[in-house]
Formats: sequence, structure tokens, C-alpha cells
Amino acid sequence: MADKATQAPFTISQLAAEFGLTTRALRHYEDQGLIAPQRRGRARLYSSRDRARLALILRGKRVGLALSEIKEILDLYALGDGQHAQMRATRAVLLERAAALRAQRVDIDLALAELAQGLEWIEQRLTVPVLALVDVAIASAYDAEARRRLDE
Amino acid sequence: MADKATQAPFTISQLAAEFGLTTRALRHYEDQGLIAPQRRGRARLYSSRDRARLALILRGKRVGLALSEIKEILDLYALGDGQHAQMRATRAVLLERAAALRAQRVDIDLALAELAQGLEWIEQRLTVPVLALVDVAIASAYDAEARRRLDE
DNA sequence: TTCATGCTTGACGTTTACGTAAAGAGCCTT
DNA sequence: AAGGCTCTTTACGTAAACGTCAAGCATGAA
Repeated sequence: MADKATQAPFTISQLAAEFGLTTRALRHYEDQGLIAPQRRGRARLYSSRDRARLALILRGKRVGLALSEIKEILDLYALGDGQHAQMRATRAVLLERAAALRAQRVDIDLALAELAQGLEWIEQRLTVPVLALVDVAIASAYDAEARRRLDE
Repeated sequence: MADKATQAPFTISQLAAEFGLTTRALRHYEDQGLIAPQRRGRARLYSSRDRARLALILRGKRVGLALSEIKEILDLYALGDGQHAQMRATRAVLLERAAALRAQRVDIDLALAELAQGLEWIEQRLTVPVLALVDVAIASAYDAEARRRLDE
């Protein structure tokens, strides 16, 4: 019944391996106050609770939260008083993040559109046989702008 | 006919203002070998050609190219020999960028989906009247995982 | 001549999330 | 006792694109 491989107290390298992280990353999270495993001597011992906490941290990372933001949320729940207040605060953070992500998405779409234009421009010059040199001279937006005035 | 305000040779601050950049940024582009205006004494004088080049640089930035990548493309066209070869190289870079952007968009979508889940989770706990505490206890994925085994 | 501006070249600082040594401690095995 | 392995702390390094002084020329106006 009891798994022997990954049980109760985990060493840092066990947890790192399980989540595909480096031990450095885990120590870093600790440095930043995101997690604080017990010690047996100096060595860290991660409990299941710590493991769950780490899972939350990684969730935060996946949605693009900074470690500092994740810490804020985690700290909120540490207080554990007015549940609703914490939830509302967390919701605010997440909504902000969602808005930021959507904004990023828009930027990406714009960038893709501009890229498509550039590619189209190039594709034409690569496709059109040497005959259509006229078109090239006309359609060239870049060159047009660059050559309109050749001062200096 | 001739605009007096922004004409032929531009000073660094003029160009910066026109494109909404800082002079530092322009000097940085120069440091990185992206542009090289003439000098009158030590002062930089940007020609229309430089201005067009800067416009291209900013295009590159908008689509998410690194300055080093923009430089590569620019350098390619500086050679000016086999046109097609340059275009193909540029196309390759742009296609790569497009692929990267699409990948980023997928990541964002995944993040948004995960965020939506988290928000839903929170929203329920905020909405559901105190009566449905049972549901709370059952549905809680995070808590379920965290509480299943409270070792230590 | 003296100022105010605007330009110049260094050159270190910033941000984020770790990477990468370096040097040592603790524990188990041979 | 000597390795060998995993753990520890300390601390500088990294990447990108500039930001932010600092200190000094240069030029046109007063």
C-alpha cells in the first residue's frame, strides 16, 4: 500500500526530480520565501504539504505569475482569517494576470499579421519571374520610403 | 513644400522623438551595429536612409525579433549581391519567428485556460452560500491533495 | 566671456529566475 | 581511515535592452 519510492518526507533532489526542477530552483523558491521545509540538521525535508505547496507554485508559474506574486498569494492564505477577503485578493491577482495574457495575445496576433505582410512581400519577390521587375519597383514599400529622398 | 520641422539630416533627439524612443536606445542600436549615422564632428546626423533603416529596426522589434536577429537581416541586405539568397535567408528568419509566436500563443491559451479554472474555483467559493460547505470540502482539489496525508 | 543647451563617451545599474562553481559538512560503505 | 555521495551555504555570473548617472565638448545667444 505504501509507496516506497516517493513517500512522506522528501529530500530536495527527490522533489526536484519529481517536478522536473533543479535543486537550485527549489532553494531559490525558499530564498524568496515561497516555501520553507523543515530541517533535519541542515538538510531540508519536504512534507506532503510542502509538495502540494510546490505544485501550487508551479501552477502560478505556468500562468505567468512572478515568484513575488505567487508569494503574495501564498502569504495571504497563510494568514487564514477572512477566507473571502483572501479569495477576493487572489481573484484580483488572477484577473489581472488574465488581462495581461489577453493583451499579450493581441500583441502576438498583431506581430503575426505584420510578419505575414513581410513574408508576403518577400514571397512575391521570390516568386515573380524576372519579367515583373516593374511591379517590384512599384510595390516596394520599404525601398520606396528609403529612396524617396536620398539626402546626404 | 518642404517641411522645416523634420527634414533631411536629423539629430538623435529629433529621431528619438519622432519614433518615441530615447536617445539611449538609438545609441544602443548603434552600439549593436544596427545603424551607423554619419558624424558632424562627434555629433550624429541621421539621413533619411537611416530613418528608413530605423523604421525597419522597429518593425523587427514589433514582431519580436532580437536586435541581433535584426542585425543579421540588415547585414544580409548590406551585402546586396544575390538578392534571392538574402530574401530566402530573411524569409527563414521570419518563418521561425512566426512559428515561435504561434507557440507562444498556444502557451498563453493554456495559461488562460488554467487561470480560468482557478478563477472558477475561487468564484464558487465566493458565490456559494455558507450552506454548501460540503461541496467546498469535496470539490477542493488543492486541499484534497494537501490534506490527504498530513505527515510530519 | 559666460550660460544654457544639446551632444558625446564611458560605465555601472536594473530586472528575473535561476546557473554555476567553490568549499565544506554529514553519513554510509568498504 | 578513506572514499564517495548527497546535502549545505555563499556568492558571482547570465541574458536583453536599455536606464541612469557622471563628466566633458561645442555651439549659439546674451
